[in-house]
Amino acid sequence: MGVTLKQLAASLGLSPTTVSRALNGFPEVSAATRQRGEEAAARANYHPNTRAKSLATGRAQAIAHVIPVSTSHEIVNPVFADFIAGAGETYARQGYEMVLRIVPDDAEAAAYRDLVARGSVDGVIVHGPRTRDRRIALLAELGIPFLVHGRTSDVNQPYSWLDINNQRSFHRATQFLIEFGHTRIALINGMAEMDFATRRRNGYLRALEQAGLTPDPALMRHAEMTEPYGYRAAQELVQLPEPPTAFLASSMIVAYGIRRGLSDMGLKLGRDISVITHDDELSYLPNDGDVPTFTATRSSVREAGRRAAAMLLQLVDAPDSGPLSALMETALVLGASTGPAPR
Amino acid sequence: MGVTLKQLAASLGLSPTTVSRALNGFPEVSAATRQRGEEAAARANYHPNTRAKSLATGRAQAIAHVIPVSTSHEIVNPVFADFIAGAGETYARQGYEMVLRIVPDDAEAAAYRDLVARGSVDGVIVHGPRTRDRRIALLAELGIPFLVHGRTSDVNQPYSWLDINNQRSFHRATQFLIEFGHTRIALINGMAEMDFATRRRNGYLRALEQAGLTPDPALMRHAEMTEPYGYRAAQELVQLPEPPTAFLASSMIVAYGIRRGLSDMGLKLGRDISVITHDDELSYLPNDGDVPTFTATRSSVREAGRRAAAMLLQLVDAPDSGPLSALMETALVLGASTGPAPR
DNA sequence: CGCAATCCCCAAACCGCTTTGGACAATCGC
DNA sequence: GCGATTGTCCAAAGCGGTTTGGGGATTGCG
Repeated sequence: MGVTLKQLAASLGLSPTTVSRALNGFPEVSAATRQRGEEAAARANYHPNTRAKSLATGRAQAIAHVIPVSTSHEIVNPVFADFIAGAGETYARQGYEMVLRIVPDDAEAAAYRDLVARGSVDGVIVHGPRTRDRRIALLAELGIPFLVHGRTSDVNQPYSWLDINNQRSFHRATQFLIEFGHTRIALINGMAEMDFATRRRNGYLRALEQAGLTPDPALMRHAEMTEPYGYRAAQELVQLPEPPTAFLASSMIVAYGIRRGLSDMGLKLGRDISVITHDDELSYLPNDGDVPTFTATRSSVREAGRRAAAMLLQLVDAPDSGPLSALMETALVLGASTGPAPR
Repeated sequence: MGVTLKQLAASLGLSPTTVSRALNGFPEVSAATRQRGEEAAARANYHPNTRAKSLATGRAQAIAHVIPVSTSHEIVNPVFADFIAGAGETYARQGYEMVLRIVPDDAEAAAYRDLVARGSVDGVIVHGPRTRDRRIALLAELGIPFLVHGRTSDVNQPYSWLDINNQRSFHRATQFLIEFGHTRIALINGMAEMDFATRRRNGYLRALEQAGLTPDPALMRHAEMTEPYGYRAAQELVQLPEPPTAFLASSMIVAYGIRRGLSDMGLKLGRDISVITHDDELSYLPNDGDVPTFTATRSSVREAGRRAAAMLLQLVDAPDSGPLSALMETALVLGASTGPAPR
């Protein structure tokens, strides 16, 4: 256990009040006393007990990240790791703690209520929003500052969020493929109930429509984003009577699967068939270099984590600074996986 | 903010003492009062304030996971996500909170000292141990219960850990390849300073030695486990004058890279060249099915998380239950990526 | 019926910090 | 020179729980 304020004060012949003020930069202590206090604190490796401090101040100095795990799929989305690393940087800088809750989706409401009732955190970040997500209404009702990583579509009340421009990204990517002469473009998307998947599909559909192309339901898939999912999708679609000449993938992992599926069929990316993927810039799946392997809609999810955390902390400091939102644009980076449609 | 104990007690016309006891199962309250208390608590959604409770009891009811991020590489190991999901299950069941710290490796010592001095947690889980890891000595000195996910090699004091049998896994995998006639086997390992990498290499070397084969330094690589790393390693090694006929990969991500590198060279896995990888059973990189794509040394890192958390909690409850350790064996599962050495 | 034991319950102290409301000197203004 | 500021410091009251040390009302027993 560490030194307590009382002990530290006693060792200096001062009252806890004075030492507390000295360390917290209040004006009513003399410069000499302040310095003495600071030196003693450093020497004793004194750090105020978090729980006592936050009990006294009413602020937990902690933010919760609630990560839903679908009870049916049990898949932990790998982008969380990088997002959280980004958020962690911000918290560290501002003296906040990060608490993590992994909750099965049938226990989410209870988890939020519990978190708020216990007062364990000052704010929460909501991960993996669905198209219709009841968590926003719940959190608003509970009256705790929160920020959504992503958005949801059917909520009428305002809320704070940070998202990438999914619709525009996929709209541009689709347009790009169309300009290359592709007319049959497959969309290998995330689970249908996820909000990002909906927006991406909308962007894709709109680009097709604007080009006068009719979308083919057989070319659109929704599922959890695993490597084998991409593999199977590629293999099956390529064997259609009228196969696609290009693929749009919702994540690098899926893109890997697609590439494997295609190359197993003897198709070469960028020549026989084109692939564009969304790239979250996960640190262990880099897609850079002079010519990235994949043409991609790129946006750093780690940077998103940093910014989301900063926004939430501002919200915690000043809840009336109102709903905050940030829409990050993605870059469409050209890689080796796209080319003109073969004829 | 939630209801306080005082308010709840007042609403029942009882003292806080009595209600506290009723809810915590102490014997000195009548059955009727206890029930009244419990019902009222449920109705009011009362949850004791975490900070107040732990201040009073001296227990934080929280565990920290400290995740080192190398300042030079900035890579967040993706296995953390699944490990943490497993640990989270255990914590949820036992009423513990999980706090996460992402720390640059030059700030680790400070992070641990801070954590302990503030008394924010009852125990910590150490991730990513290196071959020589000073953190073990530091934590022992700080006197906080801790458990290492993995092991370290140069520490003489006992400590608690949970690890997979890396050495035996790679020993068996290498043996298996040798029995298939492979004599030139490449090892595409993780970073040299990581303890798991050392152990895997040892297993590999011993198997070679036992078979009377001399290891070739040109066939052994160490680096951060990314996909492009596997890709480059495969491409370069295959072009050696005496190329390997088999690869041992330290993770699925690396194995994906290797496969891509090989198939770009026109080599087919399992026929022209063999690959065995370690498989952590990450949820989004499944390697199962009737015939898994990769022959692999398999062990669920999620299950490891569950068990590690349970062990640490036991250590927290009874610090004298002594250093605990668990060595999980891996399964060598046969997939489609291995076959007899071509001649 | 009287006294002790048993049941239930409560007041108050405490965990380690912050913060309010002074107290006491030294300094200032006139 | 004297009252009013100003500058420093401290005692005490919380924050929301748990826990110690009783205390009053029942019950049990002789």
